[in-house]
Amino acid sequence: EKHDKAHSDQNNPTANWIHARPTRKKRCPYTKYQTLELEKEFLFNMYLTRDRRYEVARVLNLTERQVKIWFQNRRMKMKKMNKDRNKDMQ
Amino acid sequence: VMILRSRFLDARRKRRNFSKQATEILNEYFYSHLSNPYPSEEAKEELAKKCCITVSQVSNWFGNKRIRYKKNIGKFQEEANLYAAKTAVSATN
DNA sequence: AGGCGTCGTAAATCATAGGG
DNA sequence: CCCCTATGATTTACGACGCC
Repeated sequence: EKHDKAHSDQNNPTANWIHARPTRKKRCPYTKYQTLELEKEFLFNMYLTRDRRYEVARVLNLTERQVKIWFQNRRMKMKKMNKDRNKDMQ
Repeated sequence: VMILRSRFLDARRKRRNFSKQATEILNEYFYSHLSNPYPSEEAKEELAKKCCITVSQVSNWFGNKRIRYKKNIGKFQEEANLYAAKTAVSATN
């Protein structure tokens, strides 16, 4: 997010807000089974213990990092859903 | 109760395209900030209000616009010129 | 230092709206 | 109707930064 430093070349339309993180893992959609199991685990508790994370990753054939990030994203999703709901209902 | 609950759970996929005026406002902002098309939270709130959409929808719109513009600048050239001309005209008024 | 937290985003993908 | 593409929303994966 802290892209474009001093830059300049402001009149150049081909702007430089183009980050292209060189070595990023391509997004890989999870299977229905993986998502369902992750959701069940999230229902059980929104925050993982280290042991739980290891176990979930092993069973679903994901890395611990993927599971950690999935939970982080899931918490953000929940927060957004709550916000939208409160805003919509008066 | 369940009806109300389900209304919010699946209402999202029932999207509607934004109004012509809303798209106009968003494009005006995008092309007049082309060197850094990242509206602040405050700017997003103002755009949301003017467009009658949520802040999340404004964020989605800019996310989609930035990536799609970047992926094919040529395709948006005509649109870019149109809004550049429009802001130039309003600047002279 | 190191690990996990949130926040904002990129990029890919999904689902459908809408126009020929 | 039936495609087909444009468009809005959602899903993975990080970088930046925070706190303990």
